[in-house]
Amino acid sequence: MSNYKAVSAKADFNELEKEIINYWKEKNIFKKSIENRKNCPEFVFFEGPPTANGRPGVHHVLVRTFKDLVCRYQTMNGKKVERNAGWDEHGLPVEIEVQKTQNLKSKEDILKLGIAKFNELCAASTQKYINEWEELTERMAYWVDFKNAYRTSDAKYIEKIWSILKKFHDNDLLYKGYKVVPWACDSETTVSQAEVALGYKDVIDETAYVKFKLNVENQEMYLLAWTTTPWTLPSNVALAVSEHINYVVAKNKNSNEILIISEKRYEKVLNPEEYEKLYIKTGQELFFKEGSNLKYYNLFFGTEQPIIKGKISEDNYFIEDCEDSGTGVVHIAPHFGEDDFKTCQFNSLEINEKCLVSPQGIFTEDAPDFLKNQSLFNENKKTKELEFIRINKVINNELERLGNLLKTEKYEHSYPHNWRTGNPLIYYLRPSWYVKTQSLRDSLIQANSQVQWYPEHVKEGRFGKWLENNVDWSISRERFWGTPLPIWIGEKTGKVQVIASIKELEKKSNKKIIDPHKHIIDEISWEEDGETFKRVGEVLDCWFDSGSMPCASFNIEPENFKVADYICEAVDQTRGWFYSLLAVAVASSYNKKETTFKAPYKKVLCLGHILDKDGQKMSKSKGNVVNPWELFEKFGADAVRWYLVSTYSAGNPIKFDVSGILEITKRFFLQLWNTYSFFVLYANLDKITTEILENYKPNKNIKAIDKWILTKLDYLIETVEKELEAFEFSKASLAIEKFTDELSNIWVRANRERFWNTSSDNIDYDAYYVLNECLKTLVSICSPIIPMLSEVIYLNLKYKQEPESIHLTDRLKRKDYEFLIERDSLCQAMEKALEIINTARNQRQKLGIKIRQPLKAVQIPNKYEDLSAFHDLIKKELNIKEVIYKGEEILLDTLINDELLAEGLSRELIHAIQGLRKESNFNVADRIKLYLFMPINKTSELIRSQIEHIKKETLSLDLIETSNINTEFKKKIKLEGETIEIGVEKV
RNA sequence: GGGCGAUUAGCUCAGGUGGCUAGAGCGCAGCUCUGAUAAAGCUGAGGUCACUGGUUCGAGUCCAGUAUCGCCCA
Repeated sequence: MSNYKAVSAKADFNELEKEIINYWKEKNIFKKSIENRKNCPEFVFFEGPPTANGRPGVHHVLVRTFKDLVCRYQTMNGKKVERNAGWDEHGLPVEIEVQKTQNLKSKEDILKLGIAKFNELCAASTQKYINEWEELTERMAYWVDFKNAYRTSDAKYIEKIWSILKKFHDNDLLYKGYKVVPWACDSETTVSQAEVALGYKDVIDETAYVKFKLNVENQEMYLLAWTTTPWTLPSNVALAVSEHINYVVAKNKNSNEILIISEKRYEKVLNPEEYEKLYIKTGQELFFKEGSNLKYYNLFFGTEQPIIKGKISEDNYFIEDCEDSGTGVVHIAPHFGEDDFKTCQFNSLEINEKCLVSPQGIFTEDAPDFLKNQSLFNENKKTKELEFIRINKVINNELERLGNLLKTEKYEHSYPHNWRTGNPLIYYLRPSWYVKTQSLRDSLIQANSQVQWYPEHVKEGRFGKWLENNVDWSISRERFWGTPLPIWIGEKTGKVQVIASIKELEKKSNKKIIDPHKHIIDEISWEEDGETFKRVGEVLDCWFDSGSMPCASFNIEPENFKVADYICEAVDQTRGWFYSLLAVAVASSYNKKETTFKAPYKKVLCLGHILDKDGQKMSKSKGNVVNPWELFEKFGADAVRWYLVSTYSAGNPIKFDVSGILEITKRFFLQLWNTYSFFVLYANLDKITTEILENYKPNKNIKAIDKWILTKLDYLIETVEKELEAFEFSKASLAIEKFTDELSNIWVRANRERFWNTSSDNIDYDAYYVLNECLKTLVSICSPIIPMLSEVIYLNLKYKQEPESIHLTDRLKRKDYEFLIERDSLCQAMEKALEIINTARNQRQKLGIKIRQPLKAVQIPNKYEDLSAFHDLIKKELNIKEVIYKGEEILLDTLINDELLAEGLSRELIHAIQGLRKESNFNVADRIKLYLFMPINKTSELIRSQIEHIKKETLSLDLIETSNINTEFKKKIKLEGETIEIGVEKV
């Protein structure tokens, strides 16, 4: 009976892995790996919740590999590592998915369907792909607890977010403001930035040069502005200019009209035959001189309006003095432009709540009479798409009539359109709720200063810069499927109440609430102090949902949020989850007293994105998307994991090349596997058991080469620990590969014969001990990276009382062999020995003397000191009898006498017989009958002198010399020019 | 338009605080070997370290600028 389970030389990694996954499931290993560490220090990990609205791809395998490996590593280091899965269920991506499947073109369509029904569909939609995610996660061996997954749409989760918002409100961090957003009038909805980018079209608009009359007495003086959107002119509230540009003041030669325009544009816009320059002044002198009260009159209402600096912050002028377009004077309509709005804010201009254009794109009752109830759009007869041409004409005509139009001009430019309908978007001021993150900037930066980022430059670079330029966080969305803002407003006084829990809401409203989503909550109102409180309509930015998980997913109070020891996502999360986590946490612990802040994470690993092998983005349309399942079936998931880890390059994109995985398989996996199967094969033949090895103490005078490989193993343990701690993943994996190569290619190769014993009383236990140690340690070290293959090997090699899974063990530590004191000199000596072997082999090759031909001696220079510990190795590898210290260089004694020739010939013959055994599919231990036919001459005589040796080496019990070999397996070989025929037969 | 990062052999990547005659693996070519496993060994070819300037006795490494790619922001 054999102790070890027989191992197939050909490994089907896909099958092996699937078996292990089932084994884990049956034995509940993941759960045990945490329970095992019940009273151990915790290592906190947060799973960033994916939005499950699509199939998972290789980029998810990437991130999940690095999440998993660190968690497994820490578990083996004695930490308790709880890992709950999470799902980001709210948000626009989900709504869009549902809109697509239900063919809902606009908000109106959604309202027709009903928010309740729509939300139900959204909730169902996120479930659709969760199964696929779970399958992939399980197959790639990412251990994460799905049963206790947190879901951002859970009532409990939502409630916790409410308590966070309540806290913000109490600490005066929440306010209602305005935001200019890309707006689709046709579907009455905001359009996300990504969608805006999809819909740019080149259009030709009729632009206008407009004269704004200044309040200068007795002079007909005008500021000249240029606009591509004349329809925004009725909403004009200010003109912006630059302090730094030069302006020309020019007079019409035929009238009293005086115009002001930037110097660079003067000649391009005004006809020099018509106008004459009066003088040139800077914007500062002209508009912002002390005591100046320069204003202008609104075009349609006649009110006096201010001239302001075209800045959105102290150092950000957006007015460019270019020669291509404009006039150096910018018309400001804060309801229809982000810069316009911000400029007004910077210049402390109040913004009129009333907008002249409705969300549907219709001029309101407040608009000038000639525009009332007119639409912004007319339909293009050819394309059936909307455009601004008609309304711009209407306005330009009116300006002409009023004498404020200098001229119009056709202008081709790229303008955003609704990518679904093709109709133009407008930029539109909408109310929005904000968190005052800008005022928390220093606190955010301070909290970030304690975070360890990988790669390091993200801290001060990408993320640090993002924090420095941080503005208030607009957290509301005018959508349906999300965490409803828990804000109720008094109808009369505008008093704001933020509700912290469902219970509180039930108490206020006297209604039972089970699902706190929009379609339910919107109906909740109550009377208090003589007025009705109604909820604001908006839902929450879903980044706020996921950013709240350090408290919401653990159901703890906002200020007590959990701090992760480690999180890992791709770099794009700097402005996503990494930011929302930090912002929510810092704002949660903010109160008037607090002066120091902590981030909800200590170490962040930022991974680059996966590109295809040519560095192109993977996309369906390019057809270069890699399907992880195909890879798993072909190579196994561990090979993919190892590939990703070994090509890891801090923060940089990974060019994903499938042939790289094949290379991994060849270079590392097969080498490891075959070393392992070699061990099992011979251990079983020699009746070696785990009990024997567990209790075996190696010989004090253990061979030098054994000391050497154990020393290398010692270095390896040290290196891998150091590199993994430093998140130098590729360095760790390369060190492991290097060791495996040395183990297989040097140690096993040089020690093969020690495993081949012809009787049970000369078993080399040291050899088994060493190989067993190396393999067990190797898989222990590898197991965080390739958890399945490691497990396969572990389970076969494990000692009786060792745990039922490698993932329930402690990582193997360095052993205290005495010889490790001199580990450096040992390795140096081995290197010298290898150098000698290489050089001498090279000589053999050049001289055409095969390795199989024994030679008398090799000369080694005296300066190589005493390599006596490695003489055996050198002799064996070079097939020589003696090592001599002499002379200055490495030199082989190439004289071959009859004795050496006989040995050489016998080795050739043995080699041929062994080959035949293998071709015949004999087992290595099978005893055989050997048939031989040789002509009678010197060669055969020499061979005959070695016959006993030949029989022994080939496990031949009988040797029959005959000219008539008729065994099933036979072949002819040539030795020294003579043809020899051999045949083998199992006994 | 702004920010961050990358650019080193055909490919994938190493190259703390400047000392390099620039490395590894794969691939390629030649030879050897085949009881070494989707093999192994030896030898070799391959690089103005993206480009242009600068600092320095000395730059792949530091500084400035340019180009290309990626990500983020506007």
